[in-house]
Amino acid sequence: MPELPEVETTRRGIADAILGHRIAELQVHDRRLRWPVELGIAEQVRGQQIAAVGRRAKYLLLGLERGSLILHLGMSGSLRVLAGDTPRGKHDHFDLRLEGGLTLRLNDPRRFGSLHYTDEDPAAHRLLRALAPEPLEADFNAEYLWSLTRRRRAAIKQVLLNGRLVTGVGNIYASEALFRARIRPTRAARRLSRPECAALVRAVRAALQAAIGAGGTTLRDYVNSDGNAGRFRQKLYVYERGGRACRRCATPIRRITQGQRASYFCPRCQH
DNA sequence: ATGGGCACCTGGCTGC
DNA sequence: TGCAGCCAGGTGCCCA
Repeated sequence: MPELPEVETTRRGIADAILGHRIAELQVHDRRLRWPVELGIAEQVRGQQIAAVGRRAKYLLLGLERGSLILHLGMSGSLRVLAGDTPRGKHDHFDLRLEGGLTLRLNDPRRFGSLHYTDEDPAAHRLLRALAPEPLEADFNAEYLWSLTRRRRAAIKQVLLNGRLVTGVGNIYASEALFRARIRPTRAARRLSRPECAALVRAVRAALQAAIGAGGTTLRDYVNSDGNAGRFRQKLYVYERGGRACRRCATPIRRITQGQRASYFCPRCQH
C-alpha cells in the first residue's frame, strides 16, 4: 500500500493529535508483523513524551525523549488516532495509549508492517542506514541520478523501486513518474541521458508532491489517519489504467510485468 | 557489486 | 455457492 505520499499524509494526520503527549502504555495485541514486535519495547517507551513525528523514506519516526519508535506500514497498514475506548477490530496490532485518553492504533491485515524501538540515532538503525536520499530533498537531484545509473543495466523502473538508490517511490509512483518524464519503464538505466535524468528527478518530485496534496492514493484498502480514502486515484495517469486512453494522447495504456510487478506506460508518449 | 527471484501475509475478485 | 487461482500499495535476504 503506502508509498511516500501515503506515509507523509499519515504523518501529518497524526502529528498534531499526538505531539507532546506522554505514552501511558504500549499495548501489543498481535506481535506478528514482518518482524515479531519485541516484547521489551513496551517497557522502554512507557512514560516517554512524544517530541517529534517524523518520516524517513516510508518509515514513520516517533521521536521520544530517550529514543525513537520506527514504524512501517508495509503493504496494507494504516494508523489511526482514536478515543481510547474504541473497540478493537480484526488485524489491529497495537495501541500506543497516550495520557489524556487517545490511542494511536495500527491495523495491518497483511502484516508486512513493522515496529522497532531504538535508543540511538534512528538514522543509524539497520533498516534506515542504507537508504537513498529523501526524494523531496536537494541531494536527490539530476547529478545524483545520473551518476548512480551509469553502471546499471537494470530497467529504470527497477532502479526507482530500489530503496538503496531511490526512496519513497513504490509501484504506483514509479509508473507515474516515468510517464511524467516520458521515459519507458523498460529502458536500461544506464541509457538515460543527463536531461532525462533531470526530467525524471523533477517527475518523481512532482508525482509525490501532487499525491501528498491529494492525501495520497487509495486503490483498495488504504485509509488515512482520519479513516478516509486518499483522493489521488482519479489523477493517476497510467497506474491501473491498462487498456484505457492515455490522458495526453488517447493511445491505450499498456500493462507489462517487470520483476513480477505490474508496470503501466503509454507506448506513444514514453520512449 | 549487481540483479533476479523468493518469501512473508490476508483478502478480494474472477472464472469455472 | 464453492473453490482454485491470481493479484495487490514493500522490502530484506539469498543466490548466481
